Amino acid sequence: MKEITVKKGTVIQRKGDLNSRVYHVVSGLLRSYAIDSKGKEHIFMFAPEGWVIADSNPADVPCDLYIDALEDAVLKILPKDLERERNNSLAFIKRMGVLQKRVIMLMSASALQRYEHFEETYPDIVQRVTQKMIASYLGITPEALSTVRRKRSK
Amino acid sequence: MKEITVKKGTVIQRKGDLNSRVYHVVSGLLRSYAIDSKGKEHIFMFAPEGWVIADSNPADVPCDLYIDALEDAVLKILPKDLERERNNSLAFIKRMGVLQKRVIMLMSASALQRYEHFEETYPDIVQRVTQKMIASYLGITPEALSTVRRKRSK
DNA sequence: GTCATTTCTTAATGTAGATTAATGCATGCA
DNA sequence: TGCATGCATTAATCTACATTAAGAAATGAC
Repeated sequence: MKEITVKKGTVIQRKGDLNSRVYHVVSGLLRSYAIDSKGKEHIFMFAPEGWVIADSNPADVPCDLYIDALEDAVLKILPKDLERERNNSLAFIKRMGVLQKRVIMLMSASALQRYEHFEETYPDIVQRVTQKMIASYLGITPEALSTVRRKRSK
Repeated sequence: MKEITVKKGTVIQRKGDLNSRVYHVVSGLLRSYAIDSKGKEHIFMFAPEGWVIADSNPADVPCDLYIDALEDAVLKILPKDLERERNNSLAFIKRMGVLQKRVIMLMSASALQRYEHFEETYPDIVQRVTQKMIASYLGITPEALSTVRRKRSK
């Protein structure tokens, strides 16, 4: 199994890619994100140590997501057609659960509730990323997140 | 492999259940949905013929989703711990892709854009469910959907 | 067939969060 | 070390969608 090292800021997958892979994060921090028609970034998922990150489209469909490193990282790479290995790992099952909760939260919860759920889902990430990144993950602006945090701390 | 018939309206899985299963829809139409703290329903996913539907939490975590039949249906049941069978099916991979796009749309698209994406994702479902159901899937109220449709038809 | 219930639509009003703009702080780089 | 660029915060204004309310149409129960 291949293992690679990537520097902070390196983009390891782009929208439209077909040779997409599944990355197991050994150390460091990655994120996946989409860029909308107005050029705005929306963080889809964070992946710290022990998580897996990937575009979920079938192997013959171009990726929708970019993936890059928010910190220097060490990764194990799985080609995407190794579905068996990919799908049976505990990390993968965990990722599915996070994704499901994410949809539910986006549909039914306020910005404050989503922020608090984010803190539970990624307890060790909160201090490692900027407010801007967190806002992008929550689906709100940094300004709105700032307001949420101010109100909560009272 | 077990195969069962369910009548329209039957709830086959509830929030909190631990014996959750993966359902392959042979015929008919199912949906999964969450109920928030205010008692409001939010449709998570539809599953017409050929789709699979399930709660994505690990086997030892209680379900978040209800699943019921919107039409009389025939289902094949997989116990959830058969991860291999569950995860390698084409239907499962397709479902993952839909889920990913769903998060992206919820974060970056307007109600109109989400409605049009829904029509692409579920072309044959649009006529089979009520506006109320579609609104619930899109994360807006039926009133807002009505307005979106009126504006678009001009 | 008719009554009750739910669905769909329209319109008025309300609100969470977006946008814009301005200011003070970091951070990285020559 | 100084400068530039990006980040975080606050406040004023704007807007997409929620809420509420009411009536018309469709659906279902008996």
